[in-house]
Amino acid sequence: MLSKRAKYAIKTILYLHENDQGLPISAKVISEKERIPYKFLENILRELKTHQILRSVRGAEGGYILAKDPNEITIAQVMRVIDGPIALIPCVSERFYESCPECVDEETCRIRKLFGELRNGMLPILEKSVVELARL
Amino acid sequence: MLSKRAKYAIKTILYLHENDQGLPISAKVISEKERIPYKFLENILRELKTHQILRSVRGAEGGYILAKDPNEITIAQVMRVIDGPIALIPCVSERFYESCPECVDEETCRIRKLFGELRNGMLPILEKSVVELARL
DNA sequence: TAATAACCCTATAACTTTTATAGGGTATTT
DNA sequence: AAATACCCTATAAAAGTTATAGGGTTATTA
Repeated sequence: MLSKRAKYAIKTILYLHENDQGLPISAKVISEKERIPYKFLENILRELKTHQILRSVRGAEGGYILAKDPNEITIAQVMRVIDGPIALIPCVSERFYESCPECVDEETCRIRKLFGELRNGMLPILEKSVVELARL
Repeated sequence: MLSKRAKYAIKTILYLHENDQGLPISAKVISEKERIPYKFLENILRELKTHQILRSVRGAEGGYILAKDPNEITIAQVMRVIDGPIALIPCVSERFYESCPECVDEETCRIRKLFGELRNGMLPILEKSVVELARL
């Protein structure tokens, strides 16, 4: 399941993209418009900033803005930052690889093969950019 | 993420299929061979039985056996029984549908569209039968 | 330059889900 | 009748999710 954090994160970048006028948008506005608890949102925003998906502008009239071309920001990136691996088991994850404690031979594990296929099927769908998401 | 319950369940049906000699296999044997905590496994077995994926034979020399043609048992079925929906958000689930509490208009929700596509991409991969899984 | 708006950070609490474990009961075979 | 194995409920330990609290820092603008 997608966590609420991740859902809020996706809503946030989509909102920032669709309301982009070159000016930052405050956490308060995002919180109200997208109905995300303010303090919870702050936490998510910081994480997106740390990973260079957003950048922030401090002071009055400050806020958040996409850190790069929205064509370069994908849903998969956002999900990885917030929830971790796209893959449903860690032994087939590219960026969050972990071996299964009980696994005897990873190369011949059929479950691994199946969920590897699954990951490979999921990825292209989730690699849509914010721009593409906005057009769905 | 796939739960351990679901992983154990998949391992169980794969084990039962590959060691099928027309005789039931005891929970104890499955537990030892697949290294699944016995009491935890019992719980999973009961759930698979309730949903007609396995049937059980009581008494000495009893145990569990696949309830139907292994070509008819899919990984998606097992996952649904144990973990619930395949979809990553409930509003695009076929069998476990739930609306999102905060959603204003489901028809125009882009997140819903994206995760609908994702579900549709995942399903054919997870609809492999136990027989197909064994051959991977 | 003071007030204000907005970001920044750590800790922790409430809640839910996952992962078991305990302890006994019931049915069937040998 | 004893042994084997399934059946069932309750509960606990651990982990993860979803926030909330409370204060600190930075920058703008009146």
